[in-house]
Amino acid sequence: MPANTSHGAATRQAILAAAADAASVDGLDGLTVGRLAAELSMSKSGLFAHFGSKQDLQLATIEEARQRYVREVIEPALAAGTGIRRLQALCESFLSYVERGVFPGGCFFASAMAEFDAKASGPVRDRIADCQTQWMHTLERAAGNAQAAGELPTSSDPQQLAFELEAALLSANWYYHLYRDSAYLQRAARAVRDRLASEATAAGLASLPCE
Amino acid sequence: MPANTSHGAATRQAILAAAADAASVDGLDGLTVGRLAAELSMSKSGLFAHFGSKQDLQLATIEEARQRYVREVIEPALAAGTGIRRLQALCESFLSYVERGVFPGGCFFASAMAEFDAKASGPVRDRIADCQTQWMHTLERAAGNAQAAGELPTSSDPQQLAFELEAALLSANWYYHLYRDSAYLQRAARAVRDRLASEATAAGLASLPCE
DNA sequence: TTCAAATTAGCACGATCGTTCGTGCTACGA
DNA sequence: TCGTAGCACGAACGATCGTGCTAATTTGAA
Repeated sequence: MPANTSHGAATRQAILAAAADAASVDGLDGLTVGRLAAELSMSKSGLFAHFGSKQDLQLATIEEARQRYVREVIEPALAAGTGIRRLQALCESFLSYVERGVFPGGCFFASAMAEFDAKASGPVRDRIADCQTQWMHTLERAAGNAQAAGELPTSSDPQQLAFELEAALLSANWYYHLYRDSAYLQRAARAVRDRLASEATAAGLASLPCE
Repeated sequence: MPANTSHGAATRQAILAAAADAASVDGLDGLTVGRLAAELSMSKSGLFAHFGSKQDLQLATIEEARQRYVREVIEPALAAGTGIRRLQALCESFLSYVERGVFPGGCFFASAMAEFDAKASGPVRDRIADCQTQWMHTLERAAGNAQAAGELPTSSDPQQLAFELEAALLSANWYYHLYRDSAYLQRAARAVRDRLASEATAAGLASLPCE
């Protein structure tokens, strides 16, 4: 088999990579089979044959994006420490992922959540909500562990803390792309640092990487 | 003129009201002339005649949404006080506007910003960015005035504070609609209160409406 | 009551949407 | 060598997209 000829699975993977990139810009509904095929220099029908329907393509695209997110955001942060350090690492990892342009249109799941949050329920919307829940739980678990380790006071509310951190991250994503200005990423980083520093116990402050 | 017969301007207004509602759910690109006409029981061409192009319809829809936003969010808050009270009133007014369902798909401008932030520049994207800038400046001005009044310390950064408050508001909008759970509106309200209380001077604390 | 202007409907267009179908190519097992 | 399976292609389907034209209707003023 010639080196430049990809067998089916590799083609499918190439399609999904391009689909995830495109969907981060134009949305999952903005994805069209025709444009995607043109971008990949293949026929509409040839591309479509890999998926039974557009909805299947959307679901497969979400799965591809999820794996990219785990690889680029979560795994590096989990390796960076535990407790409050991990919590901060998760936030910084997210901001780095936005800045690196892992998806050209900004965080895939931020875009997808905004696109589907008001729409009627369906397989695609449900899957997006699942992914968002998983990420939120990752933050909440890190906050809970930091609390159990005494780095956050018992009076802390891990869910509330996770919500506020995530809020800064999401907004950084929006404004960074809307104004094409990385100052908003730094604003979010500062918000995260200040928020963690103000909530941490003395033990937590000692664990926090100083700048 | 019969009461149920609207002359041109009223028809146009009815179209724009429906368009703004629809766009908050399906996005400004998801808006289609055909569906909008069907919803209003009029012909595609009859509706289309009010606007020279779809882009003009989108721009007019944005203007309609902007006026609704000013009426429902900004004006009530401006009437509620000055300084740090106004800053808090703006935040609470926004959360109330989301909860009241002023737009059925959540904040129109949040949806529009998410939809267009990664797209290529154009009249529609530019107009959305303008509106977002105006709102952000409203928050920043309120924070600056509170600082000038001694309710916030001179060490405060009004832009940073506005960014963090807006982040909580935006995220509340997303999660409220994604999970259909008003708990997220309360989380944001709490984040706003805590953030203002922790930053305010003694004079500011005295001005803050206690719960 | 009549007329001109404004407003809406009807119809058609080219393009593109998601989707289906039949065909040819290429590689591998018998 | 032949047959078979997997993969991609081109053509075409009906539906809907945005957008023009023209005809019919409605409206406000003379």
